[in-house]
Amino acid sequence: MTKGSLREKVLRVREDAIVDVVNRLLAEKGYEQMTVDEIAADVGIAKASLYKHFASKEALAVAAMLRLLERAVEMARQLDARAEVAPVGRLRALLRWAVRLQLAGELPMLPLHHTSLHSELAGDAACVELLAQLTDALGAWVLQAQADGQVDRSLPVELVLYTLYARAADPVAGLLKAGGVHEDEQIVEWVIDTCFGGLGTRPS
Amino acid sequence: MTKGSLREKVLRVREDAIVDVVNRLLAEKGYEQMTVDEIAADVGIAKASLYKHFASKEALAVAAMLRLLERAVEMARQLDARAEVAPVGRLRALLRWAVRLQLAGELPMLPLHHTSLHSELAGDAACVELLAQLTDALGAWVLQAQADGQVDRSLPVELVLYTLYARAADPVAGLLKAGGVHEDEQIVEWVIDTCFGGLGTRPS
DNA sequence: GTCTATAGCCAGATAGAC
DNA sequence: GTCTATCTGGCTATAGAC
Repeated sequence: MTKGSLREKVLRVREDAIVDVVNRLLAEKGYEQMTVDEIAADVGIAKASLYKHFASKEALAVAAMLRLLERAVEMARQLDARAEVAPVGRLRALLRWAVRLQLAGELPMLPLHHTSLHSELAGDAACVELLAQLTDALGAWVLQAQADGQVDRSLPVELVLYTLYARAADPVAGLLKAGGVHEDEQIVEWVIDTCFGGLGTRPS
Repeated sequence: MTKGSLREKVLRVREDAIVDVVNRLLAEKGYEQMTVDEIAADVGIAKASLYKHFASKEALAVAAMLRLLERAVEMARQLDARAEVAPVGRLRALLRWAVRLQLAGELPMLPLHHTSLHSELAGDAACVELLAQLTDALGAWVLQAQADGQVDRSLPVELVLYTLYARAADPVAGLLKAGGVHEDEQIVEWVIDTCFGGLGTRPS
């Protein structure tokens, strides 16, 4: 980043603030219910100014997902450096990070079947690259965990990965939080434990 | 139903056809992506005619959920009559029914955080009543399964129920089906087994 | 790059004839 | 109750002055 002129730094900060708002709104109400007017109002700028930074509402959503992926890959990198943590422990740690994010209202969520949005994401090279990195890292952990006997060997790796991604956005966490009875950390541990251990009784 | 005149029967059949289409579209593309124009076109009637049967798009969605609940309660009733099936087996059977429905493209899905839709559902007495019945039946099974040592006693009943509802709509099933590699029945069993047994290795 | 004002479009809902 | 034609509101996106 040798182009760190003041002007560009201010731009980055502004765009970061925008993505912050998009991130929060995507977590709160989802893509369709989020309006560009609301984003602009929350950021505190005019709607037209938003479009000077991002070409479309879809581009805004992509930016939010991109930042999420960057952070997830960074988390995975840090966990890879900790040799004392077993592969299954790394999987649990990454899921824990994501569920905490969700409960904090900071996990952006997109509709799974929105075709034009899906194309936009698939067309973004950075997104595709980061997702590939994340999948590679997690896939390796799953294989090791299966070799260790910590994850069921009969399950295909893709099933395990899909399940982990799905549990990161598990509605169960939000429903329990909405109940207001339990502590956030208790909810997080339940989601993780039932993901890896299931609902059934296991030998303690 | 003493009012079974021919005229009313025709009406019921027509409305059933409408709900069929709504059901399929809700399963395919979700509430927001489903348009009233598309519903009318698929049913083969004019949009204005739809509004003679249902007051709004939200009312259409409620009708679809109502029918789903009716069928779920009926399934629960049938399972309750089968004394030879253990409580945990009943829970698994009901989940199996729902996941099969999802893979067949017949499980209507609504956005969890859509406030006006949520009010509409909560305001429908029949919906509330059926959901209460279903929750009572499933709650009793969970308690029995916990007493049997088949479901973890440390988990609150609400967590188990939320998890079961969430797994019925688990995106993992659809993602695996989209992969095209595995048979539907294999996917169903994986979803159920990982729901109750988790991803981890268990003593076979 | 920021704003105000507005274009353009789409989807939910309705009017009114038959 | 069904239709065609239309209204209406809200939302994405843009024009154009500063």
